[in-house]
Amino acid sequence: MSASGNELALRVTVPFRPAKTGLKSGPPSPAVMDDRTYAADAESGTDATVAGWVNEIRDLGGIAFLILRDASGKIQVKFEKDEMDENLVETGLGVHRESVVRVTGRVESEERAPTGVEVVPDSVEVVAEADPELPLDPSGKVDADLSTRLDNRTLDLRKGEVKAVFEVRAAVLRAVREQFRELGCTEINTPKIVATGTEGGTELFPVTYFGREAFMNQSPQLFKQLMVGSGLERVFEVGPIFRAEEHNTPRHLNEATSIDFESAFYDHTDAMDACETVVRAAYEGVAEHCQEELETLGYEDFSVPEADFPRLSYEEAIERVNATGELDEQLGWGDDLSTEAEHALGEAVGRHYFVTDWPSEVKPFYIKDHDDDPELSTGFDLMHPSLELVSGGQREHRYEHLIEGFEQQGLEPEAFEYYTKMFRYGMPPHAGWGLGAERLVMTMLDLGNIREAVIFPRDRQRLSP
RNA sequence: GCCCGGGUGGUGUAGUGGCCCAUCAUACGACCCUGUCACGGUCGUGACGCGGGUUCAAAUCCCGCCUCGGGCGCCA
Repeated sequence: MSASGNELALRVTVPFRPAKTGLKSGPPSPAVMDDRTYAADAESGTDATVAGWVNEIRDLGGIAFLILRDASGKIQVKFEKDEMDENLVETGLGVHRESVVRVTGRVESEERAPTGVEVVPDSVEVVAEADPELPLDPSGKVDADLSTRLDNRTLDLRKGEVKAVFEVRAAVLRAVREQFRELGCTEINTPKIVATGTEGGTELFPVTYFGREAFMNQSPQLFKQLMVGSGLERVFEVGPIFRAEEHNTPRHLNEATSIDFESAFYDHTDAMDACETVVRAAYEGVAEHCQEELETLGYEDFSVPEADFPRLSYEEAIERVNATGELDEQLGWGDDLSTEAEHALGEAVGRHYFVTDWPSEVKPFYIKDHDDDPELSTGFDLMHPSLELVSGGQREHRYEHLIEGFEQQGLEPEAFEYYTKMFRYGMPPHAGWGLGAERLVMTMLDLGNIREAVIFPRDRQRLSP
């Protein structure tokens, strides 16, 4: 569409799609519904136009109710058959569930109505008819498998308790952003199409970039580190990460959202402080802004985790796991914490906790070792009792040590020259971490499957919708 | 990637060799009902993932494929 004049002409000459049964008082309505009132805002004693989805029709014989649902809630429309226009009744009660309708009428106070008010319609217009056979039931009377729900996510999100998850997710991201701003961070966006991986090339999705080999980024790690040496010093990013691992679990995604933080002149303990602050801020934001959603989700006692998350060294963590006696075999120094070990430890600690001072050999090259013990790294993880949420640490900022680290892990420093080069021009000591947004939401709301925290999840099998 | 368990009307399920031309709920269609709020009532339509095999007989047992979920590994 080129000239705005043409668009305007089109708008006035193309009539609004007429309702199926044609009943409508007055001229065709404009496509833009300026005069619309949300269900929750309908005040008794006023004339209003409400528009939304037909949640349900309850026909009791002489009287019938159409429950209309929009983003704000539900409102009841009353049809008294003997006292109303026959066509009006036929249109209003002949519509299928989940059709989009627009109802204009008088809003009246009525004690017997679910919300205390109901609409007595003057006109009903079917804006978009829904097929009578729905692939799932948005009114929630019958359950649907997660797979069915994800195939029909639009309808799934008409359910209050599903919608609530994503309102909570949005509140988490909002709170996190605000907290980062409090911490003096600048929000950045790093490339998602990259030439090399973060730690190697095995678990990346390859893409073709104008005939060259490229990959979807696995983490903003190296790019955010470069920014601590820039004029920005302290940065954060909320963005997608892509992992080509063929894992098949309720806690992994092939496309996830990473909340990343990195700051110049921070050591790993400063980074853990920031991490705890941000995670708690997310809970606070949800507690503050999502009372209704939490109620919908059945949380009566949602609480912000207490401050001062315990910090267990790797060595202490192993000792505590072994002390639980839950594992068949005792863990030894250098062993990774298995899922079983994480669960045993989570149960023993009973709250969020950090695991610090990991053996250097299990952490990637960019994590700095302790100055007084090269066998120990400054890497840390933040654990929810049931799941790992965060991985972080102080970074190796010394050029020679960094190059050495590459070689020790069998990586070719040349492929990462864009990164290593900048360490020759004044890279301050720095630290940071990455937090899985979906895992945060999942653990916060105790969701059984991480896919429930993503609108359109990407997993081993699922590529659409 | 390895291991385990599933796939039955639109949706969610019962049914482990004959009792099944398949149960129940919900949805859908028809009818009844003037205050429902998971409205109620009567009647009706509608399904065994695909292919092969075993058997007198298969939703049920076996094989292959497709597909879904869970456990593990790895990680956020």
